[in-house]
Amino acid sequence: MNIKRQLLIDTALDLFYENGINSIGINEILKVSGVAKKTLYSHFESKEALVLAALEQRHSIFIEWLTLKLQGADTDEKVIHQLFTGLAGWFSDSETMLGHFRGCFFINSSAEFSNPNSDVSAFCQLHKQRVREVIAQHLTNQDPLLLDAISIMQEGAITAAYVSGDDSAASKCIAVLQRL
Amino acid sequence: MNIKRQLLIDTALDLFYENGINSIGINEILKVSGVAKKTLYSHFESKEALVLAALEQRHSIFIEWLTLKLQGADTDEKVIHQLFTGLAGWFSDSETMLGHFRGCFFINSSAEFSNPNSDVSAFCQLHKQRVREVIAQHLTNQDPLLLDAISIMQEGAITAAYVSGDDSAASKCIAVLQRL
DNA sequence: ACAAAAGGAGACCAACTTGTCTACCATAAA
DNA sequence: TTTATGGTAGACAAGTTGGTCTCCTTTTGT
Repeated sequence: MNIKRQLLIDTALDLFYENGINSIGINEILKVSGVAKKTLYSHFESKEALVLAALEQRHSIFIEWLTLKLQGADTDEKVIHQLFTGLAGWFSDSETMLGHFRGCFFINSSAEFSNPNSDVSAFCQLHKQRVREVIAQHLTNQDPLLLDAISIMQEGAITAAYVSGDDSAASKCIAVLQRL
Repeated sequence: MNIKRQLLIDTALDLFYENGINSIGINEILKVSGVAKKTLYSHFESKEALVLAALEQRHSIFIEWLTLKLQGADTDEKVIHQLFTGLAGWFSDSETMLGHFRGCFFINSSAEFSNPNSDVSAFCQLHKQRVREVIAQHLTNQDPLLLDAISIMQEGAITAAYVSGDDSAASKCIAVLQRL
């Protein structure tokens, strides 16, 4: 992987996630990364291509993080506990792999890109599907209801933590899911 | 309420919700509404003021809609059923009060405005709190866990419906909540 | 050493952004 | 009729946007 290309993606991801894709222009990315505009366009054909690269990188990081969090979870109780404890850590900025919590980059990006047929929307949807699959792999109970519950509550917890500033969204989910 | 002011808010809300606040400039709002720029700035001191007015209007509509949906719900089972059936209708564009489903305007706006201290973020948080309170008013079970579960799942269902395109997010929530 | 590739600084471009202001028109009230 | 209020079309301004391009330097490969 080319060093300049990687630097651009890293910078773009940081800035896009922290501020919003439409709130950061490419000139800001150039300024922060120290890369020339010509170099940017030699690596990416457009801003959107850079956005997609940033989304892909974030996706990889998130799936890696999630996989680590669910490692060794051999009962459904452990899956739930490890997953939501991990999320709680993310919400409080203590998961260094994920950095400062600013909601979910994929939810945020879907909000900013209204066309459901766009590559961005499609990628965000794919990401959510993959997350669901990773969780499913660790569940022993084959009842789809449990996976649905976990999946939906995970999304709800992210929004509660970000929009409502709810510090205990994740632990509430644990309490609820233990009731099932 | 002044006719032109209302027209501007209506137009802004439609366009902002459908496309994103940062994707619609005031010139587009003027074009669609047929109002002059000077008139816009005589009623609103800035674009952000117009944004806040649009958020407030959406909030009023949503609370009114939710109140209607929960009318007559005198058991917790009914609350759950009526709430999530209403949401399902929204997700499939059949709730005319709410219009075309494009996720949650408040989640979307929070995504676009990254500063947690902004008036926009504060209003979105307030909205979520009010929604929670309306739901709470109808619940007879005083266990906070039920309210938490409903509240978080409602948020999760919105994201699942919008980002993941999950047509049955709302009915999944009903199934899960009936297990509690 | 030479050539090709990669990269830099930054000018240039057309379009767009938010907000201010001019000159004028229409309507309502006194 | 006159005055006050509300509104219109659109010019103006400074700045930003994403993208193209020129001239030059640095790095890499042969």
